[in-house]
Amino acid sequence: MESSELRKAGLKVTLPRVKILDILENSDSRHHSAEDVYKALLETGEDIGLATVYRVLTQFETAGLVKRHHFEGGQSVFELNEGSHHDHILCVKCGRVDEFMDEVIEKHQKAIAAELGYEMTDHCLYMYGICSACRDKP
Amino acid sequence: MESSELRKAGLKVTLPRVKILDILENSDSRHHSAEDVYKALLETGEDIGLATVYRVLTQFETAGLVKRHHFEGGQSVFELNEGSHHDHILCVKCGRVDEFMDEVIEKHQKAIAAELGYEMTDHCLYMYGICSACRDKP
DNA sequence: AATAATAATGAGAAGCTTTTTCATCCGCAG
DNA sequence: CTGCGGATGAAAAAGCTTCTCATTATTATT
Repeated sequence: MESSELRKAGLKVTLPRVKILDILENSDSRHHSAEDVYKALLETGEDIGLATVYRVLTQFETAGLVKRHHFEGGQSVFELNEGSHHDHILCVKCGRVDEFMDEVIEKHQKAIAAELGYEMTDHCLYMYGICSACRDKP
Repeated sequence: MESSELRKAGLKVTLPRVKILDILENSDSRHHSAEDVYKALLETGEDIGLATVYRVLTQFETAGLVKRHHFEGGQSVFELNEGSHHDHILCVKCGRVDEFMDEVIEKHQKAIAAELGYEMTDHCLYMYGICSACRDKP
């Protein structure tokens, strides 16, 4: 139930927050721009403003419910934070996104950060390419 | 000499392009936002518009003279493309940027892309943290 | 249940970064 | 030197995101 997750995160249970969390949880794609979420809300007949969508997504991010990504293209992309870290590879033709995790890469990253004197707070690895489906068609 | 680099890149040798390339090459920091470049131009007394700075930087990117990065914070950051790939670690307090390269990470990335069926076109790894200098002060 | 205090929302304006438009200007080939 | 085509500057426009503020909804408390 969405309301308990919201309460756990210290957020009041309001209709916009419940609906937005619902879209993030019950949607085939895991990665959404604010615009995507806004359009999805309109489709379900909810009259929620774009400003509220941004506000709520930012609150979710602060509360740790959601992760924000900065893929190429300028706009932020949001994804439910299911706890486990992973990285992303994106198709530059169709926008497909795949996720992966590699222990060796993670370990090397930690070592490099330490070596350079940084206390790491976050890290992300983005790969861009052409997926097999797009390579098959002209 | 800047003019020959520009000609080699198929670009006309104009004052704005020469000046901007000069700033990118002869500056203590390697990473510049468009705004940074614009301000640096103003300081040297050049009256070059911000629109031109963006235009020129984009042309440089297309010509392969420059790499564009999307660090957190919204604005694009440009860096001379000296040929060799490297990744970045940034201090979230002071903005310091360090560069590094790790063969093992690179190799694993290639392998993962292939495994997932992608023909890789680009990849970038950003780490964020607090540098040692910032950790020493409150 | 009703109430009061407080926080959340919607609509539009505003803020930033980046791109586009268009009249003018400049680099370069002839 | 001259003329063409590309390049430039200024301002407007475009895209994404945040802010403002009056209104509304939520929650803890009667």
